[in-house]
This record gives sequence, structure tokens and C-alpha cells, in this order.
Amino acid sequence: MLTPDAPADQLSDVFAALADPTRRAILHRLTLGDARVGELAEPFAMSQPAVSKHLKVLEGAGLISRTQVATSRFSHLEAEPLKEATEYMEKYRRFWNSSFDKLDEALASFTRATGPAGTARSTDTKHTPEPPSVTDENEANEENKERSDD
Amino acid sequence: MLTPDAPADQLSDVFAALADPTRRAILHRLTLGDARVGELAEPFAMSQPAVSKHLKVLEGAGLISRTQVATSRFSHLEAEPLKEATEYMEKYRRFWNSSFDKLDEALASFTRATGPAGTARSTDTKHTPEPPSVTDENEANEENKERSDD
DNA sequence: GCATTGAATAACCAATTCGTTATAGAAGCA
DNA sequence: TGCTTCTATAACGAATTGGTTATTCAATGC
Repeated sequence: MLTPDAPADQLSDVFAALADPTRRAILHRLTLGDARVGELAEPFAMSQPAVSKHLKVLEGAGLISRTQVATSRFSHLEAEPLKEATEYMEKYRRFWNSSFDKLDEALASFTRATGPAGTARSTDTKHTPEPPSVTDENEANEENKERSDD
Repeated sequence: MLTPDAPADQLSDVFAALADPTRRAILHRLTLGDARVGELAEPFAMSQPAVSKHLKVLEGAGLISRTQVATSRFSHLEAEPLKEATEYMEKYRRFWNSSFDKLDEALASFTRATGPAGTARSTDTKHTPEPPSVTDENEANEENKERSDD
């Protein structure tokens, strides 16, 4: 409550949710079908409230939805946010596609003479393979810029 | 954490690193080319030590490497871990590709739970688009569980 | 040798995270 | 109604996170 404004960006929430092995295991479990809380808690050596908290995090990230059936609440995998997260990382694809050693880097500019024929996938010309169109990365600026001006 | 030794799995570290908007912005900045710490700190309304900490996290996740040039340390984007992270999420692709009624699915699970009275998967799985081959999900099991799941 | 620049570290703080146990609440059943 | 089952919540605690300021360390330059 002391926070002036919660960032609450989807991407951060999704990545944070995925950063926990237990939650990833829960997601995996849900690929086999919806499950109630107790069912999800079983395989883990932790209490039911702990799992409930994890589910709350997953729900907050939009990675699961929940339905009350009887006395049970069923969690259902919602993979849509993963799509967004994947798309984010895809922007960096060319950076791991162009695998070069820092030594090989010089060699790459040499091999460059062959030209980027085709999909330009393997030897992607140079060391810095042209910035990806990460157009939305000012998100951080928005949040951080308007802070203390000392 | 009461666990004697942290497993420190790569995937968790990468996702955790990506969960912070500042760090994502730093990564994006590095797509434009290597940069020293002060250079990276500039656009943000935060101190240099704060950025240094972020860089440490990124380095720990293997997302950057660093080189000392003069009195400066240059950060270099290492996108390889993003490949692994992307591959992880790709396993869920069919789940965001297939759109089906979630209520119906919940009902199916309910029937499954009340019927066979166990973990038996009935073949009447209507819309669940067949579990992806998430074979490496035992990562969570290693840490948390004390029984077999898969 | 000595001052300067650039970055890391120390010490601290507030807030969050991830777990616990104990309790409360909601829905079905005798 | 009262009991049971399932899940959420409260209250707590240890560890981590993300930031700060002050200081130290390392490498350059003079």
C-alpha cells in the first residue's frame, strides 16, 4: 500500500510466476487436465496453503483460471500469457542464432564476404546482429524515470 | 529457505532475471551493443550500485558476460539462456493454439475425478490437446517431492 | 607516487516471497 | 442441524529482493 503505483505489468508477472520450479511443475501437471487444489498439492512435500498461494500467483499472472465445481476449485491452464512471453523472447532469437565466439567474431566479418544468402540464419554478418524491434521496452523507463531526482 | 543447498537451476534464474522490467530494459539496451555500467545506469533513475546489482543477477542467469576494458567493465548480451527458456515455453504452444471451452474442460476433469476415483485418465478427454512432451519437468520433483509422479 | 575515474562492496532498510501452523468459511451429506 | 471435506485466510518467520548512501578497490593518467 505504500507503493505509489503498482507496476503490475503482465510480462513481469508471468516471468516471476515461471521463476519457481513448483509453479512450473503445477503448470505441467495442468497440461494433463484440470485439477483441484488438494490434487495439485499431493506430489509436493509442502502444505496445502503453500500450494494455494502458488495458485494465487499463477492466477495473478493469468496462467490459470479457476472454477468452483462442488467444494472443490479446479485449476485450468491458461497458456495465453505464455504466448506473449514467448514472443518477447523471440525478439532475441537472432542473438542466439548468431552464435559466435568473441574470437570467432572477427572471423565472422571475414566470412561475411559470402553474403547473407538465404534466410541469413547461420552467419549473421556481424557481432551485433542489428537490434531487434523491441519497441515496447520503454516500459522500464516509464516506471523508473519519474523517481527521485537527486 | 530451509533447504540445505539451493539447486540454482538455470531456468529459474533466467525467468527470475526477466521478471524485472529494469533488467529487461538493460538486456534490450545491450542489443544495441556492449556498454559499461555507468552507460547502462544513465537512462534509469537509480543509483549505479543498483544497476550493478541488476547486472550481477543477469550475469548469474548467464544472460550477460563481462569484460574489463580499461577502468570500465563492458556487459555483453548472452542470449543463449533465452533459447532454453523459449524452448521450455514452446512446449505449451499447443495449449494457447487450441482454444476450447474451459467450462467444458472443467466438467471433464470433474467427471474424471469423481469417476475413476484416482489419477486414472479416462479416454473421454475431449479438448485437452494431449500433454506436451514436457520431459524435463522433474526439475521440480527433485527439489520438492518425495514420491514419484511421472 | 598520487589523484581521478569507474565499478564493486558494505551496511542498512522496506517490501516481498515462500514456507509454516492454526483457524475460518463454504458446500455437500447423514 | 451437525459433521465432513476442501480450500482460503490469518498470523507468523526466515530469506530474498530492490533500492539507498558511504566507502573501498582497481586501473589509468599525470
